[in-house]
Amino acid sequence: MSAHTYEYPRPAVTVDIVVFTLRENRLQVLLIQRAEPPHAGAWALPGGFVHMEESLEEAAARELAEETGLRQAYLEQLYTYGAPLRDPRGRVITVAYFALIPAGASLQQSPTYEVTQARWFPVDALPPLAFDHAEIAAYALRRLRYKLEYSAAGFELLPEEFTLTEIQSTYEIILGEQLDKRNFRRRILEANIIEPTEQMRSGEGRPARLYRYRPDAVAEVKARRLFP
Amino acid sequence: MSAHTYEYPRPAVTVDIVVFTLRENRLQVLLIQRAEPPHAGAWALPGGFVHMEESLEEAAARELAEETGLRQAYLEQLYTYGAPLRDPRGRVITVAYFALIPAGASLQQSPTYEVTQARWFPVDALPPLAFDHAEIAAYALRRLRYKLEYSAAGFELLPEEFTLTEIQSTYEIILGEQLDKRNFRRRILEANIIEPTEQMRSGEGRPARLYRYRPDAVAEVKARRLFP
DNA sequence: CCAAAAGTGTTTGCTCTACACCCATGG
DNA sequence: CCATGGGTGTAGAGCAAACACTTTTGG
Repeated sequence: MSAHTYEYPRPAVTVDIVVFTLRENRLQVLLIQRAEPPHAGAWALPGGFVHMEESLEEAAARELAEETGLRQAYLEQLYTYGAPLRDPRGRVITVAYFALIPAGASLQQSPTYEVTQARWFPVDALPPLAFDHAEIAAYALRRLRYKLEYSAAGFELLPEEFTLTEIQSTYEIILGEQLDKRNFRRRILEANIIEPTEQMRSGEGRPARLYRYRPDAVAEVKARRLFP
Repeated sequence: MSAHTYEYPRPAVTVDIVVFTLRENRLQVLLIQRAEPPHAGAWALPGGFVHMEESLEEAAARELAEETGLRQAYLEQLYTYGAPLRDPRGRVITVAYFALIPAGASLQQSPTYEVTQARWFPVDALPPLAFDHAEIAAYALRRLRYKLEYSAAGFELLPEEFTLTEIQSTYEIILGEQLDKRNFRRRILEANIIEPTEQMRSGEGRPARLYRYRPDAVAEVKARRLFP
Protein backbone atom coordinates (compact mmCIF):
# COMPACT_ATOMS: atom_id res chain seq x y z
CA MET A 1 0.00 0.00 0.00
CA SER A 2 2.75 2.47 -0.85
CA ALA A 3 1.88 5.85 -2.27
CA HIS A 4 2.56 5.05 -5.90
CA THR A 5 -0.13 2.40 -5.95
CA TYR A 6 -2.63 5.19 -5.99
CA GLU A 7 -1.96 5.65 -9.67
CA TYR A 8 -3.67 2.36 -10.41
CA PRO A 9 -7.06 2.62 -12.11
CA ARG A 10 -9.83 2.48 -9.55
CA PRO A 11 -13.11 0.61 -9.56
CA ALA A 12 -16.35 2.45 -8.94
CA VAL A 13 -18.02 1.62 -5.61
CA THR A 14 -21.76 1.48 -5.04
CA VAL A 15 -24.13 0.39 -2.31
CA ASP A 16 -27.22 -1.66 -3.07
CA ILE A 17 -29.95 -2.28 -0.53
CA VAL A 18 -32.37 -5.14 -0.13
CA VAL A 19 -35.29 -3.46 1.62
CA PHE A 20 -37.66 -5.88 3.35
CA THR A 21 -41.06 -5.15 4.79
CA LEU A 22 -44.28 -6.95 5.65
CA ARG A 23 -47.21 -6.02 3.43
CA GLU A 24 -50.45 -7.88 2.92
CA ASN A 25 -49.20 -10.69 5.13
CA ARG A 26 -46.22 -11.35 2.91
CA LEU A 27 -42.56 -10.53 3.12
CA GLN A 28 -41.82 -8.05 0.33
CA VAL A 29 -38.78 -6.42 -1.25
CA LEU A 30 -38.54 -2.93 -2.74
CA LEU A 31 -37.38 -2.81 -6.36
CA ILE A 32 -36.89 0.08 -8.73
CA GLN A 33 -37.29 0.03 -12.48
CA ARG A 34 -34.20 1.23 -14.26
CA ALA A 35 -34.62 4.22 -16.54
CA GLU A 36 -31.31 4.06 -18.35
CA PRO A 37 -29.04 1.44 -19.86
CA PRO A 38 -27.70 -0.99 -19.07
CA HIS A 39 -30.77 -3.07 -18.33
CA ALA A 40 -33.11 -0.12 -18.99
CA GLY A 41 -36.63 -1.16 -18.02
CA ALA A 42 -35.42 -4.03 -15.85
CA TRP A 43 -36.06 -4.22 -12.12
CA ALA A 44 -33.13 -3.74 -9.78
CA LEU A 45 -32.26 -3.17 -6.15
CA PRO A 46 -32.19 0.46 -5.05
CA GLY A 47 -28.68 1.80 -4.66
CA GLY A 48 -26.11 4.23 -5.91
CA PHE A 49 -22.58 5.46 -5.76
CA VAL A 50 -20.71 6.00 -2.53
CA HIS A 51 -19.74 9.64 -2.11
CA MET A 52 -16.20 10.49 -1.12
CA GLU A 53 -17.06 12.08 2.20
CA GLU A 54 -19.55 9.51 3.54
CA SER A 55 -19.07 6.08 5.08
CA LEU A 56 -20.57 2.99 3.48
CA GLU A 57 -23.31 2.85 6.08
CA GLU A 58 -24.09 6.53 5.53
CA ALA A 59 -24.28 5.91 1.81
CA ALA A 60 -26.72 3.05 2.34
CA ALA A 61 -28.83 5.14 4.74
CA ARG A 62 -28.87 8.04 2.27
CA GLU A 63 -29.96 5.85 -0.62
CA LEU A 64 -32.62 4.26 1.55
CA ALA A 65 -33.93 7.68 2.54
CA GLU A 66 -33.96 8.83 -1.07
CA GLU A 67 -35.98 5.81 -2.15
CA THR A 68 -38.37 5.50 0.75
CA GLY A 69 -38.23 8.73 2.72
CA LEU A 70 -37.36 6.71 5.82
CA ARG A 71 -34.54 7.99 7.98
CA GLN A 72 -34.75 5.34 10.67
CA ALA A 73 -34.47 1.71 9.72
CA TYR A 74 -32.55 -1.37 10.65
CA LEU A 75 -29.59 -1.54 8.28
CA GLU A 76 -26.95 -4.25 8.16
CA GLN A 77 -24.08 -4.87 5.80
CA LEU A 78 -24.60 -8.08 3.88
CA TYR A 79 -21.74 -8.84 1.52
CA THR A 80 -19.55 -7.14 -1.06
CA TYR A 81 -19.84 -8.22 -4.67
CA GLY A 82 -16.93 -7.53 -6.97
CA ALA A 83 -16.84 -9.85 -9.96
CA PRO A 84 -15.02 -7.95 -12.73
CA LEU A 85 -17.84 -8.30 -15.25
CA ARG A 86 -20.85 -7.89 -12.99
CA ASP A 87 -21.57 -4.48 -14.54
CA PRO A 88 -21.20 -4.14 -18.32
CA ARG A 89 -20.12 -0.50 -18.02
CA GLY A 90 -16.89 -1.36 -16.25
CA ARG A 91 -15.55 -2.35 -12.91
CA VAL A 92 -18.17 -1.68 -10.26
CA ILE A 93 -17.85 -3.13 -6.77
CA THR A 94 -21.03 -3.03 -4.72
CA VAL A 95 -21.42 -3.26 -0.99
CA ALA A 96 -24.81 -4.84 -0.37
CA TYR A 97 -26.93 -3.98 2.68
CA PHE A 98 -30.27 -5.20 3.84
CA ALA A 99 -32.85 -3.04 5.56
CA LEU A 100 -35.93 -3.86 7.61
CA ILE A 101 -38.88 -1.47 7.49
CA PRO A 102 -41.69 -1.62 10.04
CA ALA A 103 -44.99 -2.88 8.68
CA GLY A 104 -47.27 -0.01 7.86
CA ALA A 105 -44.56 2.66 7.85
CA SER A 106 -45.65 5.36 5.48
CA LEU A 107 -43.23 5.55 2.63
CA GLN A 108 -42.85 8.63 0.56
CA GLN A 109 -41.02 7.89 -2.58
CA SER A 110 -39.09 10.67 -4.21
CA PRO A 111 -37.85 8.97 -7.33
CA THR A 112 -34.87 10.67 -8.85
CA TYR A 113 -34.05 11.02 -12.51
CA GLU A 114 -32.57 7.56 -12.30
CA VAL A 115 -35.76 5.81 -11.35
CA THR A 116 -38.97 5.54 -13.29
CA GLN A 117 -40.85 3.49 -10.74
CA ALA A 118 -40.50 1.76 -7.41
CA ARG A 119 -42.62 -1.19 -6.30
CA TRP A 120 -42.86 -3.84 -3.64
CA PHE A 121 -42.61 -7.48 -4.72
CA PRO A 122 -43.21 -10.58 -2.57
CA VAL A 123 -39.90 -12.32 -1.99
CA ASP A 124 -41.23 -15.50 -3.51
CA ALA A 125 -42.31 -13.73 -6.70
CA LEU A 126 -39.48 -11.44 -7.71
CA PRO A 127 -39.20 -10.47 -11.39
CA PRO A 128 -35.92 -11.05 -13.24
CA LEU A 129 -33.37 -8.60 -11.85
CA ALA A 130 -30.59 -6.56 -13.46
CA PHE A 131 -26.88 -7.24 -12.87
CA ASP A 132 -26.27 -9.85 -10.15
CA HIS A 133 -29.13 -8.50 -8.06
CA ALA A 134 -31.05 -11.77 -8.02
CA GLU A 135 -28.11 -13.40 -6.28
CA ILE A 136 -27.88 -10.54 -3.81
CA ALA A 137 -31.59 -10.66 -3.01
CA ALA A 138 -31.50 -14.43 -2.54
CA TYR A 139 -28.59 -14.15 -0.16
CA ALA A 140 -30.31 -11.38 1.80
CA LEU A 141 -33.37 -13.55 2.27
CA ARG A 142 -31.27 -16.46 3.48
CA ARG A 143 -29.51 -14.19 5.92
CA LEU A 144 -32.75 -12.68 7.19
CA ARG A 145 -34.27 -16.10 7.85
CA TYR A 146 -31.14 -17.30 9.54
CA LYS A 147 -30.92 -14.15 11.60
CA LEU A 148 -34.47 -14.54 12.84
CA GLU A 149 -33.61 -17.89 14.30
CA TYR A 150 -31.00 -16.67 16.68
CA SER A 151 -31.88 -13.02 17.23
CA ALA A 152 -34.86 -10.80 17.72
CA ALA A 153 -34.49 -9.01 14.38
CA GLY A 154 -38.14 -9.72 13.61
CA PHE A 155 -39.21 -6.76 15.72
CA GLU A 156 -37.67 -4.41 13.20
CA LEU A 157 -40.45 -5.42 10.83
CA LEU A 158 -43.22 -4.58 13.30
CA PRO A 159 -44.73 -1.27 14.38
CA GLU A 160 -43.81 -0.02 17.82
CA GLU A 161 -46.73 -1.76 19.50
CA PHE A 162 -48.01 -5.14 18.50
CA THR A 163 -49.99 -8.11 19.76
CA LEU A 164 -48.51 -11.51 20.45
CA THR A 165 -50.50 -12.94 17.57
CA GLU A 166 -49.05 -10.33 15.21
CA ILE A 167 -45.49 -11.13 16.13
CA GLN A 168 -46.10 -14.84 15.87
CA SER A 169 -47.59 -14.29 12.47
CA THR A 170 -44.50 -12.28 11.46
CA TYR A 171 -42.28 -15.19 12.34
CA GLU A 172 -44.52 -17.63 10.54
CA ILE A 173 -44.49 -15.51 7.39
CA ILE A 174 -40.73 -15.14 7.29
CA LEU A 175 -39.86 -18.67 8.31
CA GLY A 176 -42.59 -20.14 6.17
CA GLU A 177 -43.96 -22.54 8.77
CA GLN A 178 -46.62 -22.72 11.47
CA LEU A 179 -45.60 -22.28 15.11
CA ASP A 180 -47.33 -23.49 18.26
CA LYS A 181 -49.15 -20.63 19.98
CA ARG A 182 -48.51 -21.63 23.59
CA ASN A 183 -44.86 -22.51 23.10
CA PHE A 184 -44.27 -19.33 21.15
CA ARG A 185 -45.82 -17.15 23.83
CA ARG A 186 -44.03 -18.86 26.64
CA ARG A 187 -40.65 -18.51 25.01
CA ILE A 188 -40.96 -14.96 23.85
CA LEU A 189 -42.16 -13.86 27.26
CA GLU A 190 -39.42 -15.79 29.06
CA ALA A 191 -36.82 -14.28 26.74
CA ASN A 192 -37.72 -10.98 28.36
CA ILE A 193 -37.35 -8.94 25.20
CA ILE A 194 -40.87 -7.51 25.12
CA GLU A 195 -42.99 -5.87 27.77
CA PRO A 196 -46.76 -5.35 27.98
CA THR A 197 -48.23 -1.88 27.56
CA GLU A 198 -51.45 -0.64 29.16
CA GLN A 199 -53.24 -0.68 25.83
CA MET A 200 -55.45 -3.32 24.30
CA ARG A 201 -56.38 -3.65 20.65
CA SER A 202 -59.99 -4.42 19.80
CA GLY A 203 -61.09 -6.06 16.61
CA GLU A 204 -63.13 -9.12 15.97
CA GLY A 205 -63.19 -11.37 18.99
CA ARG A 206 -61.56 -10.82 22.33
CA PRO A 207 -59.29 -7.75 22.53
CA ALA A 208 -55.55 -8.44 22.62
CA ARG A 209 -52.95 -6.85 24.83
CA LEU A 210 -50.37 -4.70 23.07
CA TYR A 211 -46.68 -5.26 23.73
CA ARG A 212 -43.60 -3.28 22.88
CA TYR A 213 -40.02 -4.31 22.23
CA ARG A 214 -37.63 -3.58 25.07
CA PRO A 215 -34.82 -1.74 23.32
CA ASP A 216 -32.40 -2.63 26.11
CA ALA A 217 -33.09 -6.33 25.63
CA VAL A 218 -30.26 -8.68 24.88
CA ALA A 219 -31.73 -10.14 21.80
CA GLU A 220 -29.28 -12.79 20.74
CA VAL A 221 -29.25 -16.35 21.83
CA LYS A 222 -26.15 -18.44 21.73
CA ALA A 223 -26.18 -20.85 18.84
CA ARG A 224 -26.14 -24.50 19.74
CA ARG A 225 -22.68 -25.86 19.42
CA LEU A 226 -21.80 -28.54 17.00
CA PHE A 227 -19.23 -29.76 19.51
CA PRO A 228 -19.63 -29.65 23.25
CA MET B 1 -26.33 4.32 -11.71
CA SER B 2 -26.47 6.20 -15.00
CA ALA B 3 -23.37 6.64 -17.12
CA HIS B 4 -22.53 10.17 -16.08
CA THR B 5 -22.05 9.11 -12.48
CA TYR B 6 -18.81 7.53 -13.57
CA GLU B 7 -17.25 10.95 -13.57
CA TYR B 8 -17.38 11.04 -9.78
CA PRO B 9 -14.07 10.67 -7.99
CA ARG B 10 -13.50 7.08 -6.99
CA PRO B 11 -12.22 5.56 -3.79
CA ALA B 12 -9.32 3.13 -3.86
CA VAL B 13 -10.27 -0.46 -3.00
CA THR B 14 -8.02 -2.89 -1.15
CA VAL B 15 -8.32 -6.32 0.40
CA ASP B 16 -6.86 -7.07 3.82
CA ILE B 17 -6.56 -10.58 5.16
CA VAL B 18 -6.58 -11.88 8.71
CA VAL B 19 -4.56 -15.09 8.37
CA PHE B 20 -5.05 -17.53 11.25
CA THR B 21 -3.03 -20.62 12.01
CA LEU B 22 -2.18 -22.86 14.95
CA ARG B 23 1.45 -22.65 16.04
CA GLU B 24 2.96 -23.75 19.31
CA ASN B 25 -0.48 -24.60 20.64
CA ARG B 26 -1.75 -21.09 20.17
CA LEU B 27 -3.95 -19.39 17.63
CA GLN B 28 -1.77 -16.94 15.75
CA VAL B 29 -2.24 -14.19 13.17
CA LEU B 30 0.15 -13.18 10.39
CA LEU B 31 1.21 -9.52 10.43
CA ILE B 32 3.58 -7.57 8.23
CA GLN B 33 5.69 -4.63 9.21
CA ARG B 34 5.08 -1.61 7.02
CA ALA B 35 8.08 -0.23 5.18
CA GLU B 36 6.58 3.04 4.02
CA PRO B 37 4.40 5.81 5.42
CA PRO B 38 1.82 6.12 6.66
CA HIS B 39 2.49 4.08 9.78
CA ALA B 40 5.99 3.10 8.58
CA GLY B 41 7.40 0.55 11.00
CA ALA B 42 3.98 -0.33 12.40
CA TRP B 43 2.47 -3.80 12.12
CA ALA B 44 -0.47 -4.29 9.80
CA LEU B 45 -2.61 -6.96 8.19
CA PRO B 46 -1.33 -8.26 4.87
CA GLY B 47 -3.27 -6.90 1.92
CA GLY B 48 -3.15 -4.75 -1.16
CA PHE B 49 -5.03 -3.15 -3.98
CA VAL B 50 -7.64 -4.95 -5.99
CA HIS B 51 -6.61 -5.19 -9.63
CA MET B 52 -9.12 -4.25 -12.29
CA GLU B 53 -9.33 -7.68 -13.88
CA GLU B 54 -9.63 -9.84 -10.74
CA SER B 55 -12.51 -10.53 -8.38
CA LEU B 56 -12.30 -9.63 -4.70
CA GLU B 57 -11.77 -13.25 -3.74
CA GLU B 58 -9.03 -13.58 -6.36
CA ALA B 59 -7.36 -10.47 -5.00
CA ALA B 60 -7.43 -11.89 -1.49
CA ALA B 61 -6.08 -15.25 -2.69
CA ARG B 62 -3.32 -13.52 -4.63
CA GLU B 63 -2.26 -11.41 -1.68
CA LEU B 64 -2.34 -14.47 0.55
CA ALA B 65 -0.15 -16.37 -1.90
CA GLU B 66 2.26 -13.47 -2.14
CA GLU B 67 2.63 -13.31 1.63
CA THR B 68 2.66 -16.99 2.50
CA GLY B 69 3.29 -18.93 -0.71
CA LEU B 70 0.07 -20.85 -0.04
CA ARG B 71 -2.29 -21.32 -2.95
CA GLN B 72 -4.89 -23.41 -1.14
CA ALA B 73 -6.48 -22.07 2.00
CA TYR B 74 -9.88 -21.49 3.45
CA LEU B 75 -10.83 -17.92 2.62
CA GLU B 76 -14.00 -16.13 3.63
CA GLN B 77 -15.14 -12.57 3.22
CA LEU B 78 -15.50 -10.87 6.58
CA TYR B 79 -16.70 -7.28 6.26
CA THR B 80 -16.05 -4.15 4.25
CA TYR B 81 -14.62 -1.13 6.04
CA GLY B 82 -15.13 2.26 4.46
CA ALA B 83 -14.91 5.08 6.99
CA PRO B 84 -13.81 8.16 5.02
CA LEU B 85 -10.76 8.85 7.21
CA ARG B 86 -9.57 5.32 7.92
CA ASP B 87 -6.51 5.88 5.70
CA PRO B 88 -4.73 9.24 5.97
CA ARG B 89 -3.73 9.16 2.31
CA GLY B 90 -7.29 9.46 1.09
CA ARG B 91 -10.42 7.44 0.59
CA VAL B 92 -9.57 3.74 0.78
CA ILE B 93 -12.28 1.14 1.16
CA THR B 94 -11.04 -2.27 2.24
CA VAL B 95 -12.77 -5.61 1.88
CA ALA B 96 -11.53 -7.74 4.78
CA TYR B 97 -11.15 -11.52 4.49
CA PHE B 98 -10.06 -14.13 6.93
CA ALA B 99 -7.99 -17.16 6.03
CA LEU B 100 -7.34 -20.43 7.85
CA ILE B 101 -4.00 -22.14 7.28
CA PRO B 102 -3.44 -25.79 8.30
CA ALA B 103 -1.14 -26.26 11.27
CA GLY B 104 2.35 -27.10 10.11
CA ALA B 105 1.86 -25.94 6.52
CA SER B 106 5.23 -24.83 5.25
CA LEU B 107 5.09 -21.16 4.46
CA GLN B 108 7.47 -19.53 2.10
CA GLN B 109 7.39 -15.85 2.42
CA SER B 110 8.37 -13.77 -0.55
CA PRO B 111 8.24 -10.31 0.91
CA THR B 112 7.79 -7.64 -1.69
CA TYR B 113 9.18 -4.15 -1.69
CA GLU B 114 6.26 -3.14 0.46
CA VAL B 115 7.09 -5.41 3.35
CA THR B 116 10.12 -5.42 5.57
CA GLN B 117 9.11 -8.34 7.71
CA ALA B 118 6.31 -10.78 8.31
CA ARG B 119 5.66 -12.53 11.62
CA TRP B 120 3.13 -14.61 13.47
CA PHE B 121 1.61 -13.18 16.64
CA PRO B 122 -0.66 -14.96 19.12
CA VAL B 123 -4.15 -13.51 18.87
CA ASP B 124 -4.12 -12.58 22.51
CA ALA B 125 -0.86 -10.65 22.17
CA LEU B 126 -1.13 -8.55 19.04
CA PRO B 127 1.00 -5.41 18.81
CA PRO B 128 -0.63 -2.06 18.05
CA LEU B 129 -1.82 -2.15 14.45
CA ALA B 130 -1.88 0.44 11.67
CA PHE B 131 -5.11 1.98 10.32
CA ASP B 132 -8.24 0.28 11.68
CA HIS B 133 -6.62 -3.12 11.52
CA ALA B 134 -7.00 -3.82 15.23
CA GLU B 135 -10.75 -3.55 14.82
CA ILE B 136 -10.66 -5.83 11.79
CA ALA B 137 -8.55 -8.45 13.57
CA ALA B 138 -10.80 -8.39 16.63
CA TYR B 139 -13.87 -8.90 14.47
CA ALA B 140 -12.20 -11.74 12.59
CA LEU B 141 -11.46 -13.52 15.85
CA ARG B 142 -15.04 -13.11 17.03
CA ARG B 143 -16.30 -14.48 13.75
CA LEU B 144 -13.91 -17.42 13.84
CA ARG B 145 -14.96 -18.40 17.36
CA TYR B 146 -18.60 -18.02 16.48
CA LYS B 147 -18.15 -20.00 13.30
CA LEU B 148 -16.55 -22.88 15.14
CA GLU B 149 -19.63 -23.24 17.28
CA TYR B 150 -21.98 -24.00 14.46
CA SER B 151 -19.78 -25.32 11.70
CA ALA B 152 -16.82 -27.57 11.19
CA ALA B 153 -14.46 -24.79 10.15
CA GLY B 154 -11.92 -25.98 12.71
CA PHE B 155 -10.73 -28.65 10.30
CA GLU B 156 -9.27 -26.01 8.04
CA LEU B 157 -6.68 -25.38 10.72
CA LEU B 158 -5.61 -29.02 10.88
CA PRO B 159 -3.42 -31.13 8.61
CA GLU B 160 -5.16 -33.66 6.41
CA GLU B 161 -4.93 -36.43 9.01
CA PHE B 162 -5.28 -35.86 12.71
CA THR B 163 -6.10 -37.61 15.95
CA LEU B 164 -9.21 -36.97 17.98
CA THR B 165 -7.11 -35.45 20.71
CA GLU B 166 -5.57 -33.04 18.24
CA ILE B 167 -8.89 -31.80 16.99
CA GLN B 168 -10.25 -31.47 20.49
CA SER B 169 -7.19 -29.46 21.42
CA THR B 170 -7.77 -27.22 18.38
CA TYR B 171 -11.25 -26.44 19.58
CA GLU B 172 -10.04 -25.82 23.11
CA ILE B 173 -7.37 -23.41 21.91
CA ILE B 174 -9.71 -21.38 19.76
CA LEU B 175 -12.66 -21.36 22.12
CA GLY B 176 -10.43 -20.81 25.12
CA GLU B 177 -12.06 -23.43 27.35
CA GLN B 178 -11.67 -27.08 28.27
CA LEU B 179 -14.01 -29.65 26.72
CA ASP B 180 -15.04 -33.06 28.01
CA LYS B 181 -13.20 -35.81 26.14
CA ARG B 182 -15.99 -38.37 25.98
CA ASN B 183 -18.70 -35.89 25.05
CA PHE B 184 -16.50 -34.33 22.40
CA ARG B 185 -15.69 -37.66 20.80
CA ARG B 186 -19.25 -38.87 20.85
CA ARG B 187 -20.57 -35.76 19.21
CA ILE B 188 -17.95 -35.37 16.57
CA LEU B 189 -18.30 -39.02 15.55
CA GLU B 190 -22.10 -38.83 15.53
CA ALA B 191 -21.92 -35.69 13.41
CA ASN B 192 -20.44 -37.91 10.71
CA ILE B 193 -18.03 -35.32 9.40
CA ILE B 194 -14.83 -37.28 9.93
CA GLU B 195 -13.88 -40.84 9.07
CA PRO B 196 -11.14 -43.09 10.45
CA THR B 197 -8.13 -43.95 8.28
CA GLU B 198 -6.12 -47.17 8.50
CA GLN B 199 -3.19 -45.34 10.04
CA MET B 200 -2.23 -44.93 13.67
CA ARG B 201 0.11 -42.35 15.06
CA SER B 202 2.66 -43.51 17.65
CA GLY B 203 4.16 -41.18 20.17
CA GLU B 204 4.35 -41.39 23.88
CA GLY B 205 1.74 -43.70 25.29
CA ARG B 206 -0.84 -45.68 23.36
CA PRO B 207 -0.93 -44.97 19.61
CA ALA B 208 -3.90 -42.93 18.38
CA ARG B 209 -6.03 -43.58 15.36
CA LEU B 210 -5.80 -41.00 12.59
CA TYR B 211 -8.96 -39.51 11.13
CA ARG B 212 -9.62 -37.39 8.11
CA TYR B 213 -12.27 -34.81 7.35
CA ARG B 214 -14.99 -35.98 5.01
CA PRO B 215 -15.09 -33.24 2.39
CA ASP B 216 -18.65 -34.19 1.42
CA ALA B 217 -19.82 -33.72 4.98
CA VAL B 218 -22.59 -31.30 5.74
CA ALA B 219 -20.72 -29.33 8.30
CA GLU B 220 -23.25 -26.86 9.57
CA VAL B 221 -25.66 -27.35 12.38
CA LYS B 222 -28.87 -25.46 12.65
CA ALA B 223 -28.72 -22.79 15.30
CA ARG B 224 -31.10 -23.17 18.17
CA ARG B 225 -34.05 -20.93 17.67
CA LEU B 226 -34.89 -18.11 19.93
CA PHE B 227 -38.53 -18.82 19.27
CA PRO B 228 -40.05 -22.23 18.63
C1' DC C 1 -76.26 -16.25 22.20
C1' DC C 2 -73.02 -17.00 18.71
C1' DA C 3 -68.74 -16.16 16.21
C1' DA C 4 -64.10 -14.91 16.55
C1' DA C 5 -59.80 -14.38 18.40
C1' DA C 6 -57.09 -14.27 23.01
C1' DG C 7 -55.26 -16.51 26.50
C1' DT C 8 -53.49 -20.35 29.47
C1' DG C 9 -50.34 -25.68 31.90
C1' DT C 10 -48.94 -30.16 31.91
C1' DT C 11 -46.88 -34.33 30.37
C1' DT C 12 -43.43 -36.83 27.67
C1' DG C 13 -39.33 -37.60 25.33
C1' DC C 14 -34.95 -36.18 24.17
C1' DT C 15 -30.63 -33.92 24.53
C1' DC C 16 -26.91 -32.20 27.18
C1' DT C 17 -23.78 -32.74 30.95
C1' DA C 18 -21.08 -34.66 34.42
C1' DC C 19 -18.19 -38.16 35.63
C1' DA C 20 -13.78 -42.51 36.28
C1' DC C 21 -11.59 -46.36 34.80
C1' DC C 22 -9.12 -49.72 31.65
C1' DC C 23 -6.00 -50.20 27.39
C1' DA C 24 -1.95 -50.20 24.41
C1' DT C 25 2.54 -48.93 23.62
C1' DG C 26 7.68 -47.41 24.45
C1' DG C 27 11.34 -47.03 27.34
C1' DC D 1 6.73 -52.68 35.07
C1' DC D 2 5.78 -48.02 34.83
C1' DA D 3 4.63 -43.73 32.64
C1' DT D 4 1.96 -41.69 29.09
C1' DG D 5 -1.71 -40.62 26.41
C1' DG D 6 -5.88 -43.30 24.01
C1' DG D 7 -10.13 -44.97 24.40
C1' DT D 8 -14.87 -46.11 26.33
C1' DG D 9 -20.66 -45.85 28.80
C1' DT D 10 -24.26 -44.43 31.89
C1' DA D 11 -27.35 -41.94 34.93
C1' DG D 12 -29.71 -37.52 36.08
C1' DA D 13 -31.29 -32.95 34.94
C1' DG D 14 -33.01 -29.56 32.09
C1' DC D 15 -35.14 -28.22 27.82
C1' DA D 16 -38.22 -28.59 23.91
C1' DA D 17 -42.42 -30.32 21.77
C1' DA D 18 -47.06 -31.85 21.58
C1' DC D 19 -51.50 -31.01 22.87
C1' DA D 20 -57.35 -28.67 23.97
C1' DC D 21 -60.17 -25.93 26.42
C1' DT D 22 -61.85 -21.49 28.67
C1' DT D 23 -62.35 -16.37 28.33
C1' DT D 24 -63.66 -12.00 26.46
C1' DT D 25 -65.60 -9.09 23.35
C1' DG D 26 -68.85 -7.36 19.24
C1' DG D 27 -72.70 -8.06 16.57
